[in-house]
Amino acid sequence: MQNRVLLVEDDDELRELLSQYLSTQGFSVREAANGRDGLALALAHDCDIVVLDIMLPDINGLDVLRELRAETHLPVILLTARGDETDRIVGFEVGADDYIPKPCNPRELVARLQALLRRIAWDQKTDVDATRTYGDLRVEPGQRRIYQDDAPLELTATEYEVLQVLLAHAGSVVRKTDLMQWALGRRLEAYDRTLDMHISNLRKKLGNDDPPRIETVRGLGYSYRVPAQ
Amino acid sequence: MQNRVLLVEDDDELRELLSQYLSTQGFSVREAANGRDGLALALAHDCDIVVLDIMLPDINGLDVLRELRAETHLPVILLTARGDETDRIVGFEVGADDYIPKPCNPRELVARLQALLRRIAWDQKTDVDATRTYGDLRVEPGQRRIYQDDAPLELTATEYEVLQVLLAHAGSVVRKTDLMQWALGRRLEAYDRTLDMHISNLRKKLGNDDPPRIETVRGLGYSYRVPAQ
DNA sequence: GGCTGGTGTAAAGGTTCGGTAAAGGTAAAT
DNA sequence: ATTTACCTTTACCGAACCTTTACACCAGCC
Repeated sequence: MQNRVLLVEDDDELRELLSQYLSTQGFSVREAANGRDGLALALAHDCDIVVLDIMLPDINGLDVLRELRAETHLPVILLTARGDETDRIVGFEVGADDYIPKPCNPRELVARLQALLRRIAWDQKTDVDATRTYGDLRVEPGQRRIYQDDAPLELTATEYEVLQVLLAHAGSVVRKTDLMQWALGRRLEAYDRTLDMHISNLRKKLGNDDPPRIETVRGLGYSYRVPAQ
Repeated sequence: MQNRVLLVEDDDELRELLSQYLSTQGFSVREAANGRDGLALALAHDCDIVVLDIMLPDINGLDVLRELRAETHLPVILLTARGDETDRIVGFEVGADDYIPKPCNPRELVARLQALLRRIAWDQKTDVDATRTYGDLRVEPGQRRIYQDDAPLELTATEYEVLQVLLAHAGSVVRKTDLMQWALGRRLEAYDRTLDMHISNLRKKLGNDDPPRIETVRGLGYSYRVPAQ
């Protein structure tokens, strides 16, 4: 089943060129030479994705996009003469999915079209987050919970992050500075004991085993001991 | 609550610069200076979106992406110094969602990040027309009504949307920002308590059980508790 | 031994976040 | 114009929880 592209471009020559190339790449192409026709076709649900030039004879491409977005989330790639970068920021703000400066390489256009269509296909399949298991611990990213022997651990947001990072690197040492950056999202400053406290609380909640699940590597960081299977 | 970006970039100066800018733009940033750490963090589902440099000291960025794609459909934006066109085609083929050549304008990076996250939010907004049942609740999309034990709940339009979205993701956490986008159709701004109010009203109408049907996941969002089977 | 620097942790402190009552605003219905 | 229903904003409060402080401990070193 081939995807249907709506090409809204007033330059006949360029439109022809792109249309032909897209056809050879397995797309079915609809064409419009002005904003009014393009908008009508897009709203008619007659295509899967829109390639929209900004400079059009009648309605500005950005206005076409605005009207389109009032109705639908149809994917749109903007096309424009190279230049103003605020122009492209505006394009994204109005609801464009991508933005290609002219003169555009047809191969790149196809690559971006496919990337966008692929993204939509992935999203609509509702990616189920992979649950990962480490001995008696099970991480459920969807629920943002970690289970120990099927009983959920009552972790705070930060504790979840810390344990999660340690588990992701299970068996190897995670340096304090990295753990801080990855789990807390900030730099480790001198005399900051925050991380130590979270580790302490985590150990308590995990049950203070001996040897401890979270090993201290003095002067370096921490490491989650992989339990023997 | 805010979106978490994983920034994989070996150039300390650039990474710092981007990290700071992204923070001011409301993202929470995780950093990795090499491919190995980046891959581990990405696989640990520790972020919502990845910004990945291609040139890395240990593993090539494209290989990181390949390994990542074997596991997940996490959105990835590639970053590279090379302007080579075939290079960027390969990037898309391997599974990148977007591609920004260096030197990159931070504002454009943010615009593209937001465009991609918005696309995902749109796509994942499950709008099923089928009747769905969750324990004693039954969603009738045709009537835009939800029944509790065959008695219709007296919900307002917005309350219906909110509960419908929570039910569609029953058992897993729906972030406030997504819930806002999916149910209210707009972005969650700072100090906006609208959503909290709708949740509060919904809990009242559902009967203030203990444990509550709509669980609060502090700092993140809400989750409809799956009825025990 | 005494010293030093890193770590464990209880307790106190302070901040952020979420619940909710009530007031305000808006748009449709009467 | 008035009422009604509803969405949103404001304001206050309490709880959750991150961070700091303080002190104890331990390891290694002289």
